[in-house]
Amino acid sequence: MSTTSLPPLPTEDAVSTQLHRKLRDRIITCDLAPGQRISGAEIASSYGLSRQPVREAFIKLAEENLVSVRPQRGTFIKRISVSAALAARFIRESVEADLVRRVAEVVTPSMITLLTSQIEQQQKTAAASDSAEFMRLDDVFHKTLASCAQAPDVFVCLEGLNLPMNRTRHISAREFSPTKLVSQHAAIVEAINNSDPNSAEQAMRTHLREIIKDLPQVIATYPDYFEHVEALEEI
Amino acid sequence: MSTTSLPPLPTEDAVSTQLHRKLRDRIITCDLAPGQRISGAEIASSYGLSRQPVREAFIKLAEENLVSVRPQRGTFIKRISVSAALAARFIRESVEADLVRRVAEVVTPSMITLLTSQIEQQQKTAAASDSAEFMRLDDVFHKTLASCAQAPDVFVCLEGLNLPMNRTRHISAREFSPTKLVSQHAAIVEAINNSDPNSAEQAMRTHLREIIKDLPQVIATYPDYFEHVEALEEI
DNA sequence: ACTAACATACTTGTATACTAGTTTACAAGA
DNA sequence: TCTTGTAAACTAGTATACAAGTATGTTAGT
Repeated sequence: MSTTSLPPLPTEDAVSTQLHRKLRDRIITCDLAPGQRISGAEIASSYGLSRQPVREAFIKLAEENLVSVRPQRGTFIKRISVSAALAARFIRESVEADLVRRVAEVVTPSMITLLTSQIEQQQKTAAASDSAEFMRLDDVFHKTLASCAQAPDVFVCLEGLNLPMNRTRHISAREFSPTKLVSQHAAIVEAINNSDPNSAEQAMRTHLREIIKDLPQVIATYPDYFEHVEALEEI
Repeated sequence: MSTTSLPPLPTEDAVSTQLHRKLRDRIITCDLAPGQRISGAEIASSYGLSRQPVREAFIKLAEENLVSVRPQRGTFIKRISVSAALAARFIRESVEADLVRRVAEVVTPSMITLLTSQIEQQQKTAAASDSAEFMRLDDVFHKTLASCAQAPDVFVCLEGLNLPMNRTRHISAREFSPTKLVSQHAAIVEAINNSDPNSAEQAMRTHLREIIKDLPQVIATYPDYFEHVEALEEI
């Protein structure tokens, strides 16, 4: 067998990798604000590192379109691209519509049990207004659907694309209650339970279009977190 | 207006960025073979650079899943992940099915003129067996469809995902004639011209499933270019 | 002949020094 | 007051040196 089947060695990731993850989280949660300038030297000293690993973390962030490093100018947190967020949403709608059709065609009782219990958890979390935890549960839900469609890799592939969408979700989570989303999830599961691909697809598309409805208000509230706000008309 | 509307300054990219592009091309075209080990120091000296920009290019390639750098071991060209290629194909099918439906709904004569002329070019290139040029024209065709659907960003977003697929396409281009693909393109355009979304969608799905048919033979011919060949059964 | 220990030549990761360019502040002059 | 020139303090890009770990070839011992 390949080495991947062996127990994981106690290797710790390189500090540049660890730093990359930390900074990414801070950007996605808008702890580091879009447009803000970040100094490599400053971060290096605050984390007790040299400039080199910080620089490498910046390169990775730039590759993910989360920062833009401008030679001899500085490194800046990228503003959220509305068009990229909308494109990612469009892709998710197309893909998950197909996925959920599949699920409705191959559904088993154990899937319904799992999905239903997840929705119950979502209800509790929504009632408790724990937005960060709700986002996690939301991701789990959609990932579970992909697994039920026997295409778990598809969701993994999309994770990189979701970055701009997730940044807006983090902002919008402070503004909107997720209760509506939970009931939309329930509608999807019900259609699946009825083995009704058409209804399931429609429920999923409706669900993923919800994001568009919230977006204008989010942009209006935090206009300088977004770039090319004129693209708003495309919606 | 913002600075982006000004003509681009004659700034040359950093050498690490240039090197990244060159190496990526060499990997995608399998000039650098999957599984092969590449020495940072060797590449540095052959390109007349220090190790640092080479290292940064490696980091970017690793971020694209094209190489894996293993500390104290070396840096290796990643074998093509069959599951990632299949996932990317699935995503493309879902997304482009939706896109082409849209196009069929909003089609104008000028779109048909453009698409038809592109297909003529494809026929010529296919007849000339210029596989690299055909791949370029194929990309242009699909990108044009996205533009006609008024969603050009969607295609841009998918470019990163297509890397594993494109690597297999480069290999398979040596084995298979693209004539069948051209006729499939023609079928798509005809359905669009008839303003028939259902037929257009079906023609697109058929077209993008063609890749799956070729894949087993490609893997059988170059088995050590791929990883986890057992996933082949998933097809 | 075979095994085990060791020395050497690699590898990547990190730290530091230096180059070139930009921004900023400020002072000199109109 | 406004403009302009300049110097200093930043920035990122690159080169180099070193640290730590791995692979490999050689040698000593059995």
